[in-house]
Amino acid sequence: MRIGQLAARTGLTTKTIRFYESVGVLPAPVRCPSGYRDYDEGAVDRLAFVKAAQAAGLSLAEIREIITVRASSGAPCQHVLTLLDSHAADLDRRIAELTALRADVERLRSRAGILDPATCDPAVVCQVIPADVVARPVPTT
Amino acid sequence: MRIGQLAARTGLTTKTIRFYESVGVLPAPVRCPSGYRDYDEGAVDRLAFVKAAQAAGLSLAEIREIITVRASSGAPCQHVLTLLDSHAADLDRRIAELTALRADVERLRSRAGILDPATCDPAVVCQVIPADVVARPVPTT
DNA sequence: CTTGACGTTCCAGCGCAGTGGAAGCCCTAG
DNA sequence: CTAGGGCTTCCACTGCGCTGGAACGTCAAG
Repeated sequence: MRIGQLAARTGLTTKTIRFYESVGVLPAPVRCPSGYRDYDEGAVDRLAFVKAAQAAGLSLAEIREIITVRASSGAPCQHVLTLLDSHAADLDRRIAELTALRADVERLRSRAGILDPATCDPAVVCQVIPADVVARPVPTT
Repeated sequence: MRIGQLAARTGLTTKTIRFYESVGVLPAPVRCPSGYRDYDEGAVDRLAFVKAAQAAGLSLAEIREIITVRASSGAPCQHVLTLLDSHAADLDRRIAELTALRADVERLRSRAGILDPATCDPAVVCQVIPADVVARPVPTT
């Protein structure tokens, strides 16, 4: 199967497929005499895995890691579990950050109702955002 | 005051201060005969505003916007409120995405306990991450 | 024979908020 | 006089996951 068909079957673009090969999450296929890439069914499975792993929040680098482990030392289950755990912890942290930020924004929003535009000093740009906002580290967006 | 002292007083680096000037969130100060930047107290207030606005989740582009509005048409309160509202909505969306993702990861994690490593087929790389994971759009990290 | 759809390579850029480094000036103390 | 610390400019690079385009090769249909 050529790259266009693989793209059609997986819902990816040919660009993305070549990119995946370049970053090592899709093995380089054999080539036709013309130089065209010639994929087998395994490529479809592989790309399905990549998509699933992405949907689980893994980066391409982590996915490549998993694939490498699989290729060199068998089932990467333990490695994958560790990754999932650290991602869960990551998500918890980010959810907490964003929730706190959400509360801050809400506080500013509701405080804004009390403010008198006349008291707004150009030097501070806008009193809706007071300089004494807690110096919360800018969250890992 | 020279840039180093401004940096010391605001907790930023001189690099960052010059960068802020280049993206338009800090006005270019007058220069000493030597060519050195010479800041007044207003710069401290301005940087405090930038930090506060960042802590509220605004991007430098949005902060520049606010500053421009302030300079050209007076108090930007309404604009700022609109921004805060859209950010709050944004945060809600992202929190929901991450929470859903967190649940997915948890589901994979707990399902993994039931799996028998022996049934793990190299073609699918790792059965802990099944291809039928909901094709959730990769969240706006 | 030509057209058009496909394929190939490589290089560049997006957005975001800086950071790093090189090459050179300014100023003061020793 | 020289060393140093601070300042100037400019350009490149980081991470991440692609995406766009140029310039070219390949193949089947008309």
